[in-house]
Amino acid sequence: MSVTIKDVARLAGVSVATVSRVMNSSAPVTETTRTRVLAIARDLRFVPNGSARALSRQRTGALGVILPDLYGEFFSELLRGMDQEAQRADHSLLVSSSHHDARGVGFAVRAMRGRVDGLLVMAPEVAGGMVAEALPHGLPTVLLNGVFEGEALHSISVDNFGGAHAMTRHLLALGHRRIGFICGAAHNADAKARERGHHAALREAGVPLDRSLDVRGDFTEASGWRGAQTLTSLAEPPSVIFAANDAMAVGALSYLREAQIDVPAQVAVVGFDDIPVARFLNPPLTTVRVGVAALGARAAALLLHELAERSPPGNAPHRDVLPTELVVRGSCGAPSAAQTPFSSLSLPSEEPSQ
Amino acid sequence: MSVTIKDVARLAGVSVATVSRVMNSSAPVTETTRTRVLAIARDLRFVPNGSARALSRQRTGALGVILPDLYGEFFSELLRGMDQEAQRADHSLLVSSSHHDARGVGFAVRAMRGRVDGLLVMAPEVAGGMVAEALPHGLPTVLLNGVFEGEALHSISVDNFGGAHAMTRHLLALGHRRIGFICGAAHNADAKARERGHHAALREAGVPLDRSLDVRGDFTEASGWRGAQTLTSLAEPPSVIFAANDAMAVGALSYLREAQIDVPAQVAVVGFDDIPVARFLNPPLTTVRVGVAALGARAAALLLHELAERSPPGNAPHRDVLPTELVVRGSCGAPSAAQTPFSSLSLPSEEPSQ
DNA sequence: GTGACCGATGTAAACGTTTTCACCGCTGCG
DNA sequence: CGCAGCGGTGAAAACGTTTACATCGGTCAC
Repeated sequence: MSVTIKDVARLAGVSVATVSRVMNSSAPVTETTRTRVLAIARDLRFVPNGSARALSRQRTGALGVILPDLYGEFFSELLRGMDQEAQRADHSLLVSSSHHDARGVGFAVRAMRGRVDGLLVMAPEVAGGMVAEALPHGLPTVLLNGVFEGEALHSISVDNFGGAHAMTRHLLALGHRRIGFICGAAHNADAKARERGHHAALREAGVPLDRSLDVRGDFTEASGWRGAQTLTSLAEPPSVIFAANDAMAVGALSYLREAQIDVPAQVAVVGFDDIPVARFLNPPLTTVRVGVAALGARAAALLLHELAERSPPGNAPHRDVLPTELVVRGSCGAPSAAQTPFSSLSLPSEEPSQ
Repeated sequence: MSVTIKDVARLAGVSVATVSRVMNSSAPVTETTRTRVLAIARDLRFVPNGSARALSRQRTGALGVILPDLYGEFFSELLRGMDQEAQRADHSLLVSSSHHDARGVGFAVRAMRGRVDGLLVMAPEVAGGMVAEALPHGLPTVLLNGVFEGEALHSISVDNFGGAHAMTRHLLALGHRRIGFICGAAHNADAKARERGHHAALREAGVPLDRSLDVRGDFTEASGWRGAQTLTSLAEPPSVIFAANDAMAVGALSYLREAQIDVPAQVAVVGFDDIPVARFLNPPLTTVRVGVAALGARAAALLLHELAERSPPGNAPHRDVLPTELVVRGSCGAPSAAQTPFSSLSLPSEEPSQ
């Protein structure tokens, strides 16, 4: 079918070993044979077969990525960070998404055995234990924003609690006392941590909890839209809406505009994640910077490092928690709110094209 | 190191062939040996090695995806569509991005040889010929939004010309005569086609071209921001800004809000792509629906079909052009503008989570 | 002058599957 | 009764690489 190393060897009058050495510069070869082999390889358009290569050396040059979903800027940023880091180590990404429950994740994990050198797993609705169980033995894995229970897996996550805590303190400092909160999905670990951070800050400030101010969402724009509708229809509506992620804040802003409720004058809105579009919203969204791309990059880097070292496999699992940062823009009504998307922050330096 | 089919065979007291048959149900096996093998495989947590499997059958079960970038909702939607379609055929996606020029694409293509069954290549800044040249012989490939010159590659693209043409006609019908246009990058094929469609509609309407109304962008929010700034500072500013993609429209909206220029009263804004966030913008963005996810899905489906058939390899290349659709929302100032993001359109039916 | 080492090459054994072929014992048909 | 066909199995040959080991001239040091 397609041209193999044997074809090249035959035409160049050398053994396959020599061709291999030329292609990988893995051992000295005379200059003359080197150029001859190279010329023939080029003529034949020979490209080594990845599967065979992976089988022979015990390395595939790919990282498996397992995600719950691909919808929205959050995941695209995450992937971007991972890809960037992987590429610098000459690896590529084998992506598989739409794995919410333990069964789905297990299936995806198995499908990747022997096709990747390591795994990056994001499964905020699945306990870490379930993931560890599905894992083929000895496959290096980094868990992103997972639920931990003393698992021996590397993991890296975001300081959801701290970020939400800081945001709520900020809102309290601005004088808000009734804060509407649009949560994420019930079983989502990120969502729960953000809710806890919010509640903790309220408690510490002595503000009584009002359960009617907490409405459930699912991290989609649509659920943010509905959440804002619910909250503003309350007999005693909140003076600010804190959406547990930016996508829901986008939805909330959309509803409020529609209902002709001025933001931030009548009700303020804040989000969480700082996805790229946040600073361009109208008004620019006050949010908690997570550095989604950085999160992905960090996870990939950690995995690649582990692969490079191949240190005592059972050594202490790395457990990183990335700090978050409050980003104050116009939507919360703070007087100091930055005026232009370019003022306080540099824009992404990449040069996107479509 | 890790457990192989031989281990299972040995412990089950059968040959590797039988184990293989059990795992793949590729041939009849006695029920008793079947259950025994299965039990042992489970105990040992045996998972067949993907590379070996791929080498043996000549099929990897993966689709290669080569993209210029990963920044923004456009690509996340594209990937989502591809992944959806691939998954239904039990395939996964090997993704590699940041390949703008011919050299980068060639490199990425080579890196995938033998690791994927086919290729989905999006390279709007690279001529189709360059891509075809880099391709290992016989690797089925679908080109997305490419530049064609009679290449024998399957390709699928969006009716950029028609979409832009329809949008400009819409704007003309609304009474606009001075239309500011923020283009995409100079060498980008999509960008050029959209610009041509816009100009053609102007010409047909007898509106003289004013080159000062065309400013160059690069499909990023930042360039849209700057474009709006340039256009509104003209001695004779336009009454509407047509951004060649939604990301730039987002940037433009952000600038206009900042400059306290009312949209659509003082200047209208329209975009292109209809990325998910468009309907949630403030005001909701009038744009051209491309169905980005559908584009990705269609491309993947085409590739998978080709793989399943394995028809006469050199048969006529498929060349699809996806229709576009004008989506009128509030940002263009049309009286009939839809009032809620939910009114005319169903929301994405997926259930994202983070 | 001889042994040691080195550069350049070839041979062949991995790597972990799938799959062809062959074989064995049946059953059923002519 | 002979033989075709079939269910069930194993041995071994692919699949296309990499790499350990062997070989063979040389050159250099002693």
